[in-house]
Amino acid sequence: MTVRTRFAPSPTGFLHIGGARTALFSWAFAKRHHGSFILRVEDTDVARSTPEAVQAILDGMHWLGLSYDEGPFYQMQRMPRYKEVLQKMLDEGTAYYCYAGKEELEALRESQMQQGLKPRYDGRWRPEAGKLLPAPPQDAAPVIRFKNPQDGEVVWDDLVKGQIRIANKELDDLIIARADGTPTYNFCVVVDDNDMGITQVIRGDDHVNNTPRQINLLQALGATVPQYAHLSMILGDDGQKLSKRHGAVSVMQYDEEGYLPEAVLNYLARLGWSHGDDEIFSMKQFCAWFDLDHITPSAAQFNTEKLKWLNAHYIKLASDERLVADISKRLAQMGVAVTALPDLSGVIALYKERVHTLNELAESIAYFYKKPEIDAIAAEKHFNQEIKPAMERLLQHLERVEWTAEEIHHAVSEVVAAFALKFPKVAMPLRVMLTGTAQSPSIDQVMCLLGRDEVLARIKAVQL
RNA sequence: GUCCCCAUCGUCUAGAGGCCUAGGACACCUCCCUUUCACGGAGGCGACCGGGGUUCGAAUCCCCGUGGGGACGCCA
Repeated sequence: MTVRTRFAPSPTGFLHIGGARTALFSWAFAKRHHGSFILRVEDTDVARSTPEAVQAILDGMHWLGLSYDEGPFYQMQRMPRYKEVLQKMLDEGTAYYCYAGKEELEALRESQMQQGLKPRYDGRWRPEAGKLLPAPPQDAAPVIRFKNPQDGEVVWDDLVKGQIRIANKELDDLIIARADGTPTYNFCVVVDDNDMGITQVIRGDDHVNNTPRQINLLQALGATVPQYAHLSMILGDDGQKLSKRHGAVSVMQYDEEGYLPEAVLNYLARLGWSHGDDEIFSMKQFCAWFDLDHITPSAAQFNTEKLKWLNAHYIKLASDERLVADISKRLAQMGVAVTALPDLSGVIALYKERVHTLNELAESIAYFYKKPEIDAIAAEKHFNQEIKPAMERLLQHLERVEWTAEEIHHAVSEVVAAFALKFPKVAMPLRVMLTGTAQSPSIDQVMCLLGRDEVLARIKAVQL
């Protein structure tokens, strides 16, 4: 059977890291088995769903390169189909009208909680052979409930967690259509998964409790039950649960912060899944290797340090053209205008092996296009009267030396030798004058890229 | 409260009864490279939640604790 997986977000916010991993795993599983990956937008909560959120999710998936073979399908556009199935269930007696109002149910829940019971619908409107139902109230619009089996248990072999069994006694007759007639989540999922021929449902851990209800629903419809794989959640860097008010960020924020999508993807792939000792791999390799057997059932804590390490790796691998395009944008956002010279490509090549994020890269090369502010501490440490003669001599050399890193290096060396100094004694103040800080790549290469005029100007601008 | 799930270095993980004196990666520490800072290279520190079983043998299987998480909506 052809594998068909789906990612089914509800558009009530951005695509966060947990959702992205769920999507990634579903996507990779489909790829691995040459199947189809379907995107379905679960927007039946009209009050909370927004078109902006739909767009944010689409943007996030696009940035990560998680393309879908079918969809996006929108549940709100499938109403006629849901109504049809609802009617069928009513006709077949697997669903029934319930007139219990919200306040009535609220009171029921409360009393059950007080008795230490699990709050459940007590089946007061559930039709049963020989049972006398109350007369339906005139003015109240009923909800539709699913007639859940009362005995036995639901068992499934979760592809991640192993066999899970839940007694039907623990379940109640869930509402599948609201008083206004709109269907609810569990019902829509079941109809859609069935209609779309989903073979493996790969989703978050928080749906484990919905699974037995969905299996019962599926069976009531005479549908095939798919396989389920429940992924554990991702915790924040601090080990705390990610939530809107704590730590949850859009995947697009990683873009803003200077992470490459392949780094985020590689990191996410390795979070909760493993392939022996492999740490760094492409999506192509991932898709060839991915399986559900090597997913950890326990929750994983996010580790930004490791993401940075991967990001540094992928920055080193990135082509200069790609980095030039990206870094130009970031510099522009910082208000730094990139000029033809110094050559941005050369500057990036000099720095790309030293940084962990693209923002760090942009920030560390800004001084090539904008006079740096001299770091006071560095200046105090390296600027002094005794190097003045050496600097003056160096200036003379630099006026006429052939402008290559090698020749510049010779010039500095000559001055160092002439004044019987150690190399850093000259190189350090030079570095501070030119870059503003005491850390930079090889100073002769920096000078070479900066250009003779700018180098001379920056040295002359400093009062020792 | 009830039900469900989870448990190996600080973190991500390898581990399917003997290959485990528990392996790799990030981080951290030391050294090397060096023109500063990085990068890179070589080392080091560091874990099987506790208790009972089963077995010749358990990180691996079972039970009980403990701890963590999730779910109990006319949300998804």
